[in-house]
Amino acid sequence: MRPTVHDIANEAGVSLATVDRVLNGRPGVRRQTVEKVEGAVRRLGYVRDVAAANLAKRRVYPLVFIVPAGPNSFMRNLEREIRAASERSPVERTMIRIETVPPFDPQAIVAALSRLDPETVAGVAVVATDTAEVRAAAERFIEAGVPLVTLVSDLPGSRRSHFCGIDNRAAGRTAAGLIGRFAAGQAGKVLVVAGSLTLSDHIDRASGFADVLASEFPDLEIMGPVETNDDGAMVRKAVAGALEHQPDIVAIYNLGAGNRGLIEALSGREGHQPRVVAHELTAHSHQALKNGLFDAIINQDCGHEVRSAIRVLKARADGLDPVKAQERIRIDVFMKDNLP
Amino acid sequence: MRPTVHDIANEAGVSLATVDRVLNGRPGVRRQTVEKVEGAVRRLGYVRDVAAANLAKRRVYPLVFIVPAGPNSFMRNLEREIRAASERSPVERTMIRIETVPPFDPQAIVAALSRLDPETVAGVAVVATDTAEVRAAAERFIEAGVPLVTLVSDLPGSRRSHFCGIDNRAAGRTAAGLIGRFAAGQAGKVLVVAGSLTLSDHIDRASGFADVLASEFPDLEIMGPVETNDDGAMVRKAVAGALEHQPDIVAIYNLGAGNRGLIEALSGREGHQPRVVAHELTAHSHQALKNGLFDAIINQDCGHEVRSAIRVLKARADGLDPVKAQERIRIDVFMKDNLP
DNA sequence: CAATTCTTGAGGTACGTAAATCAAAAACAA
DNA sequence: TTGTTTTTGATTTACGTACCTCAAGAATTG
Repeated sequence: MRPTVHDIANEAGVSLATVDRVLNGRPGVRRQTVEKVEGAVRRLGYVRDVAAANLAKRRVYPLVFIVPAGPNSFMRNLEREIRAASERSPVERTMIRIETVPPFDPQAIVAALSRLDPETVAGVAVVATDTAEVRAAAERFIEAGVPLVTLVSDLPGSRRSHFCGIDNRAAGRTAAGLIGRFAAGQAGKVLVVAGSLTLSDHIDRASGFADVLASEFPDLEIMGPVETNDDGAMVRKAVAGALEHQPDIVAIYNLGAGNRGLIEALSGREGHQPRVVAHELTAHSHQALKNGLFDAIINQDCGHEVRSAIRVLKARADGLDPVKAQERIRIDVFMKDNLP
Repeated sequence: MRPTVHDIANEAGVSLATVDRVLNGRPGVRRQTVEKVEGAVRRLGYVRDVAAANLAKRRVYPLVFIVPAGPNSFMRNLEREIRAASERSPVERTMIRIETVPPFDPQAIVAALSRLDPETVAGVAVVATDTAEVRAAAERFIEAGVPLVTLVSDLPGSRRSHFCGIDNRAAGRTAAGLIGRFAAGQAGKVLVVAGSLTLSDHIDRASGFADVLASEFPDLEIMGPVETNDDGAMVRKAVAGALEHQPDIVAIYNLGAGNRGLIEALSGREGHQPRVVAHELTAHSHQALKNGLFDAIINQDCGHEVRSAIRVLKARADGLDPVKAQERIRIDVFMKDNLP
């Protein structure tokens, strides 16, 4: 049987009330006594029964998710997953609020964070734009002891509790490994299309991609990355223009959103098509994989990311460490052959 | 606030004791009254607070994992993950027992299952060999209301609660997609090496692979599958022999274990190497990826599988449905570029 | 009708923890 | 020393559920 607070009281030779004071950081206990209790905790290997504690505390976890608005399919899917997760709220004792903010606007994220009172929030998850102001706004929560996780896109310089997303350098490297092997000895250019280089996920993908291409596939040369703000129309224009003027483009890597534009630019064409690797499995990219326009899609399961964020925030709010291995989000590779 | 048993009693106009009798299926309640209570439950959307219930019941979940013994790295890793999970037992109220059985021996699985008393077990996870006897032995638990999940390899015909593993047809199809694209227009043979065709995972991989190769890459012809019982020495012999006598082997797909033998067979060779796709990231396959002997590894994260099995078994033991999307195990594709 | 069985209610205790009160004891200062 | 403050103990209630007992009421049987 695992030890209880009563066992701790016995072992330490103090009363239950004192154990409670120590365990919950309440004042009025001599340093000496604190150490007696902590010793007993260590000796018996006591771990607080979180379920019982939550029951007694009538604990709920008010969580806030900050996600970009706009037509981006991936983000809308993310929002859907957050709503789905919040439907399990009664069971999980969470109370989830979603704040949508204009995309690509660091100020909007800062404003949203500023509106939140760290006192009334148990945890924050934010799809971050990587700027100094955003990092500072995030830091305020961390200072106040409120766990904050980044979702999908990280804040590399900050002390956020956790990053709930894929390893984007590895994703970029994977894309390069695939394109390099698919191109199989051909020489030529690879067009790289990005959303915004203020997003750490896009930066990481681009740099991982460039690394592997340079070191392993020297016959392939990178064009770009072209910045499109994840806007379909801009993607279409950039790709169509490049394909027209550069006949030696053998492959395209779209590491941002706006796959719709990419599909449009490709679908009207005649002759040999470039190999295409893109990100995020949505209705459009699914279709493009199926009809052979895309060769592979690198995907992150945003349902997993959302659930992971919730688990991490809850654990951190209880002062526990999350199970690290469990919270690593995997990079999915989809081809026409293994579509779900 | 979510409703409690007290609210149900009020709403239904009965006493707490009666609500308790209905909710826990105790006898001595008129059908009419049962319906009143069930109506109230539905109207108020009552969900039992599992944490509080477990506290009151002093519930623990005695779980049994049945895994094959032997030198197979993947299985040893699986066992390690089960042990790691059982270290969190005090928090999760689980009590995990591991039964190792001789590999490729359906009788041994049947015997292990027979030794278990459904009365004293809250759930069973088994790495199954797909035979009628094993299915029958599993059925005994399902009949007794004890949840049983299959781990890594499924029992397709059975009524197991859940399969904690990857979609192996999709894995086989992915392998074919990769090999087909890597071979890029070459014609020739693809050697397929399997462990045992009594394992449903191997069957599924082989058939998924064959499907895609036939439909999308007609220039590639399958040799095999060769059955090796996941024995490294046999794999080595089979591969070395094939490579010697069939000069037009352009690729190898090892869908079973025994990568060590495959590496041995490949590493001494001169000249152009075949493209290689194998399964499971272990120390050996990691190394082989790194030095270019393997092109890609399809992996399943057995830590995820174990944790998923535990979640599903616990949920089912409480009469709850697991979160489906959460329990889908993903197919990882590793190349030299995105090794963890 | 009474005797019997079935059904329901009322109330209590327990699980492990949180949080509070009040009194007693100990430590400290003047 | 006395008075004051700090520290500790003892005890209680609560969280939501499970499970138990005992008694009373309702329905059924002969």
